[in-house]
Amino acid sequence: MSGSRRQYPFHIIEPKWQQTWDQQQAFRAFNPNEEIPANHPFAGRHKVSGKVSAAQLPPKFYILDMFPYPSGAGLHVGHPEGYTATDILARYRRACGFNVLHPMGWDSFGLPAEQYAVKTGQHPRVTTEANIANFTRQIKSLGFSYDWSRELATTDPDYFKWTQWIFLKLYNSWFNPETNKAESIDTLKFPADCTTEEKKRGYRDSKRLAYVSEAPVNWCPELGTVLANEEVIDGRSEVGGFPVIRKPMRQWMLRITAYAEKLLADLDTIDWSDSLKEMQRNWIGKSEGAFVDFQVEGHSEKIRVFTTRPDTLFGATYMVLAPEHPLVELIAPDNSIEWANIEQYRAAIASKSDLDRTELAKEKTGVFTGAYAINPVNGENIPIWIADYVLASYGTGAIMAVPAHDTRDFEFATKFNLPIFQVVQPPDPRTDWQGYTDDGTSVNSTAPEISINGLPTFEAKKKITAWLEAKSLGKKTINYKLRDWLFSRQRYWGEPFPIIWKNDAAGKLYHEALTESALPVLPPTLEDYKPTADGQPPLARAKDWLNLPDGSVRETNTMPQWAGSCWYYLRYLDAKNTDAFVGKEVENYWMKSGGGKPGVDLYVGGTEHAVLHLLYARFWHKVLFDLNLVSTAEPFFKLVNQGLILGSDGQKMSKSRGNVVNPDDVLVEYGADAFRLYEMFMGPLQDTKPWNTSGVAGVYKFLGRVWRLFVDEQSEVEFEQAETTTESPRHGELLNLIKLHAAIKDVASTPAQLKTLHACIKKVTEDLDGMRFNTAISAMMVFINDAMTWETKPVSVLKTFLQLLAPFAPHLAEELWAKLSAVNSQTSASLQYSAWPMFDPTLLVESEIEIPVSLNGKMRDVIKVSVDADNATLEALAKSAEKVQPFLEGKTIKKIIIVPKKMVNIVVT
RNA sequence: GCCGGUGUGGCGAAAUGGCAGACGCACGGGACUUAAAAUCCCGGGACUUUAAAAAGUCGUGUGGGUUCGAGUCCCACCACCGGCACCA
Repeated sequence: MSGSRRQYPFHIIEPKWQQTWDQQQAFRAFNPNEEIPANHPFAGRHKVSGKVSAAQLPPKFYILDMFPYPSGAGLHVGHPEGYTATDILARYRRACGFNVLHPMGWDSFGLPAEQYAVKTGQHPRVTTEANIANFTRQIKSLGFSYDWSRELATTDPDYFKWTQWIFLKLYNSWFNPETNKAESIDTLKFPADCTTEEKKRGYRDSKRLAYVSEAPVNWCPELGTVLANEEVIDGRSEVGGFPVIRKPMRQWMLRITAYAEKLLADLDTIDWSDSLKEMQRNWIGKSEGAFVDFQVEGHSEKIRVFTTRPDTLFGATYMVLAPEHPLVELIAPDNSIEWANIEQYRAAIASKSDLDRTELAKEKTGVFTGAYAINPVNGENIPIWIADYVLASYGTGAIMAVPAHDTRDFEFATKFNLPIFQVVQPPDPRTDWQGYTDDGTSVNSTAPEISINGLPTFEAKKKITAWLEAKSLGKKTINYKLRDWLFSRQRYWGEPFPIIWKNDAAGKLYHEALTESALPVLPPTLEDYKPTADGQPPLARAKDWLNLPDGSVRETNTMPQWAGSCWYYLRYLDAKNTDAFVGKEVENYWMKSGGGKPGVDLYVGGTEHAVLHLLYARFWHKVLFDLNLVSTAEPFFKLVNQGLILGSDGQKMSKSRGNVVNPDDVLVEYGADAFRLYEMFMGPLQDTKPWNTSGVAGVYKFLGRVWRLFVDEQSEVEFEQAETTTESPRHGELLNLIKLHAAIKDVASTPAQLKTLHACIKKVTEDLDGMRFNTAISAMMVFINDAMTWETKPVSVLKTFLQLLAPFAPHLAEELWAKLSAVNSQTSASLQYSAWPMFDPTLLVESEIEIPVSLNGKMRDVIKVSVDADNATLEALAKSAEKVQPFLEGKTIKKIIIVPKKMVNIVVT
């Protein structure tokens, strides 16, 4: 404390109620057919007890926080921002009569614990458990109403057993394009040429949703592991910012691309912010266009390109292949000067990291291959180049270059003196056609067999695509930026794959899944957590674990951190289930029942997961949905991103800036209720906003005013004296010394008091529905400012006010509620399960209102009128208003606009 | 470069197209106090006129527009934040 007196004894009140809630298990959410104790407040509120079916339970409401990675640094003021918002809503929904599911857990696999293990040899589990204990203490001290009986950690074998189980489902499924969904691999029909077991295996393995690939991957030497595309930002690792290079490696992939269309289309069915949906749309990156095949001059080979502008085919003056394109070797003339150039260029590209490539992106580079292709529309020979501005991984890895109407091709053609030929006329003739990339009208696009001259771009595309299809030269197609998900990591602290490797009769290596009964596959105990000397993942060090008696060898990669977070929201539903990842009836109740929204009703977390976690989780959910393992197509119906909290200097909080605020320090000085209130009072949840400690003092003072409204000052002084002479374990009892304020009486309330109260109920209720926490709090401040002036304070009014306050400042509200109960028997025993108050609109109606009068839109005076005054009365009063008169002199009234109950505007010349 | 978002007092922020700045912080004044802290009450957009009461002018990033009336709607621009970035 900074020497000043406490506003109220939160240091005793808060632990007292946290303990009480804990003992009562007050926030247990009950599953269908789960035993509900008759003495639980939920049973009292809903008149149910014992084992109750889903139909007899109240409607569900699932409010979810993104579970944290329990870092060694502990909680940060950014974490509780979202947690406070969801807790307020959970408490509010509980009061509204919902069966609220509000769980918390730990995304506990992760790099820091492993790096610490590499350095010190301490098992990551030890570090992880200590961090979880600290996070738990911090989160519990904030009084959140989580159902802790559902707590889970992704590192717990009882949990990751099912993560591995879901991986097996992916492994044992394929995406059937005919049914447009994932199915068991057993339904896969083999083509006629799959005659041997080996061929069948190869075909099956090429169709699985989890498959092995040898493609070049993002290798981060510093982290000693590969990374998914999404984890690489500007050629550096998202975690740590280390350089990433391309390296061919054998890796596990998940076929998320099969779901590209569903992931895109179903965004329209969920209630997420536009910006977030847009980020996902951009990431999926759908584009419609066509494949076109170009014959290579003097070869049997064809080059297939993808283009979104088939209408510009007549303007293709050269072609570009990605440097890694497999056709390069085949088409380049042997022993030519060109081949030397190609090899040199390829070597230069390969030695560059992705970072270098992006940094050097300004200047176009490339070399001529010496080969030519034939433009299928007009039979012209065009040179084939290679250049790194064409990406091997997008489309077909080859393009037709139309320099007149593509910015990149234009730059390249300008640099290398390649011809630039106009085929699109911009709508405005003054616009320069060179480098014009928008729609227009086709020109110079005529050949004996086909002409699109004069057609607008849209029509031209349609006509030429139809022609290409008819001639088997091309095909309408859709391309996505989305790539398959690189799913393996060369780490210790992650879920091991339930996969083993064997040799077939010919000595060829193949993989096989373990059976469900082999789960969970536990990671082995290690002395050293580093990768092996020959670059194998750390798991390869455990020889006993690695080699199985039958000669097969375990997979040594582990799953990425995203695996555990892909389905944790489902495990919460049925966290203790040992027979299934989630029980069917339970899943159906929480995800799909009754009047609720499909899926999680509200999911709150940071924007940093906009593409990674949220895309991956949606993908897994859709696979589980196709396999009839869950009952909704989408996991998260409504999603809200909380804004970033900055330091008081307006900068991002960071250790190096020294502007980090530790919630523990704030709690010691102001208490959890004030902390929660401030987090919400700062501004709209979604906004980025700076922390300001004197703002905490402001809401703390408000809670002090609430306290002083209720309690007798003299008795509080006695309490404080007793506190100094009593052992701290008995401090809870001392609270009984504090008496209610003498002005609080069990009497009827005045109309004015009721109006103040009901205005507050209305505002708080509507604001909670709209998640406008800051204005809800200001409404309660308005109530208190008014109530402070009342000579007599009716119990019933104060009681209702406490119900409004309870979601925001639950400890203080409980304590005062308990005190009120002593004088008013109607106050029910449990504030947390009391019914949310309804407001009565008739109480809010004013008999006389003030209406502004303006002249030519400028406010001049205010008139007092009866609420039902007719227009004639309003007009007369407005014209005769004192401050309006001077402005009317010498003017003619042209028009009078009257908006009943709102305003009067007089228009004069 | 492209996409999305945000610009309102000294600060955090409020305002279904209808009295801009609710509520809070900080600040100033008063009451209580020997004094301070705490608390309670009052006042604060800027400018001009006025001894004062009061009145007027201007004011929501900039410039236009729609409207009786614009912080709010439309067009153009500027600044900042977030995302994507050679995606054919």
